[in-house]
Amino acid sequence: MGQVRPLWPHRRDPRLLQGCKARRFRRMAEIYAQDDETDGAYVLLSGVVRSVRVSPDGRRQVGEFYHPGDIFGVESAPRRRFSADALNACEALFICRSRSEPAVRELLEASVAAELERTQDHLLLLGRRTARERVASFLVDTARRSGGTGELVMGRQDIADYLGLTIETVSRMLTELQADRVFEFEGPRRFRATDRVTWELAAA
Amino acid sequence: MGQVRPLWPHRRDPRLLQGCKARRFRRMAEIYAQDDETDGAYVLLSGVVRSVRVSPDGRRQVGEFYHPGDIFGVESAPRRRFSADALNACEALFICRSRSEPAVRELLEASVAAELERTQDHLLLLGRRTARERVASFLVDTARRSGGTGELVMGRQDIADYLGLTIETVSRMLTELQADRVFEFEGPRRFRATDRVTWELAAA
DNA sequence: CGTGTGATTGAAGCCTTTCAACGGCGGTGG
DNA sequence: CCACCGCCGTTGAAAGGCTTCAATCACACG
Repeated sequence: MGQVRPLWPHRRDPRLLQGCKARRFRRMAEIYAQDDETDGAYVLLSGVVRSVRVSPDGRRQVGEFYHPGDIFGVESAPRRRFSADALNACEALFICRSRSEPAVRELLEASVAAELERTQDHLLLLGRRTARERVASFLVDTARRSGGTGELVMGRQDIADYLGLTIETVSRMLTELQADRVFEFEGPRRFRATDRVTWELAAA
Repeated sequence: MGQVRPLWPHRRDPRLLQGCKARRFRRMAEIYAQDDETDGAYVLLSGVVRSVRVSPDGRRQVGEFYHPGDIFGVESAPRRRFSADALNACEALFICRSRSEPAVRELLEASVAAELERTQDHLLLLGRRTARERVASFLVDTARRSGGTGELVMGRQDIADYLGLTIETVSRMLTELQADRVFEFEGPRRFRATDRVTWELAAA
């Protein structure tokens, strides 16, 4: 599920994002809030960012977890539909909305397309997969996108709100997958996939 | 949930899509298949189109139902991630992928952004709402997007695969909403919302 | 060493699914 | 014209999976 992360265009051509200011955020800092004015997008250089949406009645949905190299905050609406927070210390390049160089616009367009594809994949996950499958593919996806560090920067509640489950179910599935030796854990936030993961996600 | 349909740019400026060929499809005709080469997008003029994705293990997810005025089939990947079928007799303008006029590209970009927003809304629906809420907001959304005709062109299975439910649950929720006078039905495919729908979707 | 937060575990309940049967309607063919 | 058949939708009963409510555990921090 999901596809390989696009190459980092700003790494291949450093001139591309010249003039973009690097911003630094502390752990738990809010990068922008829901309903804020959409002022631009970010290229995440380090750290992990989570985007969140809360519906009027309080139901919470985590939109995505962003890892270094990802672009987040590209929105066409004038106001933010999601908020974004730094899960740990983060550094990100800010791309002002007004920038109109063709190369920059292409970069942003590509990232919207990538976000759409990820979201569509997520749709299938939420609509048609069991709790166990959701948690398993979340772990695999996280391992891949985080560069294989195997660290869960986000808490159980965030995972639950990302997968459309409760915190308890996430916890249960984690211990179950661990008991079945699909993943191995060192403490609640460090994991490694075993070779059984292939079987586990055969259907995906 | 969802936002107002964007105005029809091609209606406001007929020259914009000059040279686009109109294509006609019969009821149940396949417009394109999953994994087909992505050759372009469509502006739906009449009829209703459904996009579908089937995972390797056979689980089915309806991506969206498109109504007249909607643009569908905009994908940046070289191959189609969803298939598209005409639910009834349809007419659509084909926008070839190679067209590069700024106005056309802007139109397509805007439609990707709109699709992303719809998909994100759908995510919250699938992740955090009950069966009853899903069916209710589906009906409201369909009424709005279909121009208030109140006709369900799609069958129960399609609705179920769109909402991440089973066909039986959809049916049960429909009769329940009908019993509670939130919607009134004339036959299984024609409905009208009553004033109680406001209460029903107060949380959304 | 107490406290507080995050994670896990247990038990009960509820919502959705599953499996099965029935009903309505339209098309087809005798 | 009507009987038959197949599809679609509805309904029922039982099972199951996830949630809810509650208690316990682990660990970092003051």
